[in-house]
Amino acid sequence: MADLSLTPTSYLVLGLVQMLEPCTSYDLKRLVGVSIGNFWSFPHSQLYAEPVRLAEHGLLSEEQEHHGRRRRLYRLTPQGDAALRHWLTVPPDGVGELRDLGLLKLFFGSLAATEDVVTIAEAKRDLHDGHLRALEKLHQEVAETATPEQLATMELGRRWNKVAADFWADVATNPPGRGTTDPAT
Amino acid sequence: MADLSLTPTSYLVLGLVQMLEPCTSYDLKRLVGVSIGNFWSFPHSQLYAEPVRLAEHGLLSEEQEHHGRRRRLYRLTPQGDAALRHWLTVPPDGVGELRDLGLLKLFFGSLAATEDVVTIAEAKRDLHDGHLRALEKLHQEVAETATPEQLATMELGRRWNKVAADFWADVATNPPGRGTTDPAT
DNA sequence: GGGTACATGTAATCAGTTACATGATTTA
DNA sequence: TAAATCATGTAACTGATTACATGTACCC
Repeated sequence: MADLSLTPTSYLVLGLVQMLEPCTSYDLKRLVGVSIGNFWSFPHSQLYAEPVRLAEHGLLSEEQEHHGRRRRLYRLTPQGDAALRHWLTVPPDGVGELRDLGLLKLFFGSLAATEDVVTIAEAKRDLHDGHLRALEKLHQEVAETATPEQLATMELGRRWNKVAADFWADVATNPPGRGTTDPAT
Repeated sequence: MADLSLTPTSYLVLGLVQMLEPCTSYDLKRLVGVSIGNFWSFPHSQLYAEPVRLAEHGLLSEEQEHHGRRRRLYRLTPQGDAALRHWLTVPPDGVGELRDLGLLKLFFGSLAATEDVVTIAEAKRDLHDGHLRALEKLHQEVAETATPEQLATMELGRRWNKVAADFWADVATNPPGRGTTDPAT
């Protein structure tokens, strides 16, 4: 166990390799696209760079073609497997942040015109709605092949996008602080 | 308008300065702590570094003490104000990602022992519960002083933490794929 | 008057992104 | 065989984090 600091990305790669091994970076990319990418995305270049790092530290084994595309084939080493399994036993110590640009804009919304706030809210509502549908479609497609844990993560994604879509719909029809909350009084 | 690429952090700083001006980096830090920090956090060093960058490009004005702590006092320039207001009119083009470590671990949960999944779920449930309470307390404290838009962002934070807490509670009592879903059949 | 907590900043490092570049395969 | 698309990689840059370092005020 070398003293290499593993980032979340590292474990993500270790986990994906475990699911697919032996596999290439492109295999990882495809799997990310239909699974983790829905709640944790990053450019493909990292899926090429990170395995190299992990292999240098003995957590993955690397086998490179000598001809043609010279692509690299990865497998978990026993050390990599151990690191992954150990990581899975440690409870996380914080809650993930929303880091949502729309939310940031809403926070400063008192500076903006009402129509701009409404436009933003409508855009966000539609985006979350779209994601919601995409997730539901995906859920059906992989219901047979995915693990129950993977289906569970999709379920949280579903609930979150539902909550967000509803929230932004609220904001769009009833912008905060614009005095249209109760026309009666 | 110089051709400087502004990151979300840049706008965040511009917005905060707008709320507090004139202000020091430490003022920003305190405000972040009780507001945006709840859904978009970063180390204090950025709140010292970013205003310097913005001042170099003419979006903030900087006034440094010559004695004592030599601290810097920032204000929005007309350009900074314009940049902020323009940004607020552009709808965001994506949904923020969850990027939650717990969710990542759950995704790979089929590799872990049931008890580890349960431990993680319980930890997450408690963390989100704690956040939920903290947000509710904060909401009461600032209900009079915050803008309606700011209160709205807290409301989304509330709903999200509620959904997440419920989800993880589900997982804890009923780990996916462990066959305890319906004891009857 | 020494310790502890608050306040302010900078230097060094690095993960992650952007951009570039080219190889292979299909299709028209 | 040209064009488009899929696949594979690397180089360069930089925002963000980590770590360090010190100044000021308050408290016992």
